[in-house]
Amino acid sequence: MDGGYGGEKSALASELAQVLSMVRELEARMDQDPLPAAARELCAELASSVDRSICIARSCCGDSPASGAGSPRSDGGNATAAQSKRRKGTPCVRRQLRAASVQDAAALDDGLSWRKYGQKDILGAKYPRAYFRCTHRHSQGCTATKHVQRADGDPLLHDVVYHGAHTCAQAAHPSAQQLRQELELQLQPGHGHGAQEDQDQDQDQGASLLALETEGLRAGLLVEPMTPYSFASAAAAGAGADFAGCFPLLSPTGLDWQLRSSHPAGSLGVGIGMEFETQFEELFTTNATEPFQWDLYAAN
DNA sequence: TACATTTGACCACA
DNA sequence: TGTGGTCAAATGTA
Repeated sequence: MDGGYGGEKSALASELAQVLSMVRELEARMDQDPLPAAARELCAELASSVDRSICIARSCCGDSPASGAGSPRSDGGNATAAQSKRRKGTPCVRRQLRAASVQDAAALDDGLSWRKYGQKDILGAKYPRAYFRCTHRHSQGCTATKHVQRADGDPLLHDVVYHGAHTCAQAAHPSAQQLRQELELQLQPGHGHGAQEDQDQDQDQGASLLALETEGLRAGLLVEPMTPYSFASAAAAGAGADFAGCFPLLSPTGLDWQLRSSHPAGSLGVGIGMEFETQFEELFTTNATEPFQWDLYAAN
């Protein structure tokens, strides 16, 4: 586990320093520019940088998705097979939600009305995946669906994948609106890593999103277009010289999250995509000897 | 009675 | 051909 990582650690430190710099810039922009566009753009860069950091750290620490505390599951290494089954042309947004308790697991409600239409045992996953669609699918032709699956390692952690945006009356709901905005943002050409390798195909927007995800899988780490969590406030981001040590993440679903880190040189927290959250959790919380310690937890 | 959930079967994709 | 996603009949519940 230890030793021989000088080069990678240096690269990791460099990447994380860049993250730090971006967060500081983000804070400055949030103070000056009321429009979220600039901040959003920076968030994408931030996610990209974090992604690279994770890749470096993983190669450094000897990544073994199925080893350790976690069992083979639909994320991590086995995610490639699972994710590749997604239907083409259907954009998706991923989230991970943690219930405060097992009893509250059923209350992972995003405020929208869903109807369960199926459940499936997923290869390598301990828990089945539940399939939901909008209650108003037939009455209003709303095609929004979501899949919910419990994480093997943490029964409180639920991986939620939203497909499509609500077009029904409840689309006016804040959660639905946010989801819609995220989908639209992700579907913008050039968003994320700019991978447009499948341009010769029927280049609809959903397909381009799929291309982004495929590229991430190829890199050995699921890199989905960032789910734009937002900082609770510029001040709360605490990205100045005195790191507060945690960032509140405002989930569009209404659940508040914080990603905390601790390090002798200071602490920081970042808003990262859902898959990144898992990566962080697995990577940093399972390597107690590493100088960084990360904790992702629900703030409410 | 209306609506939601369960579950086996079928379909699409890689 | 195996697996994930969806359908639809059966069943449960308020």
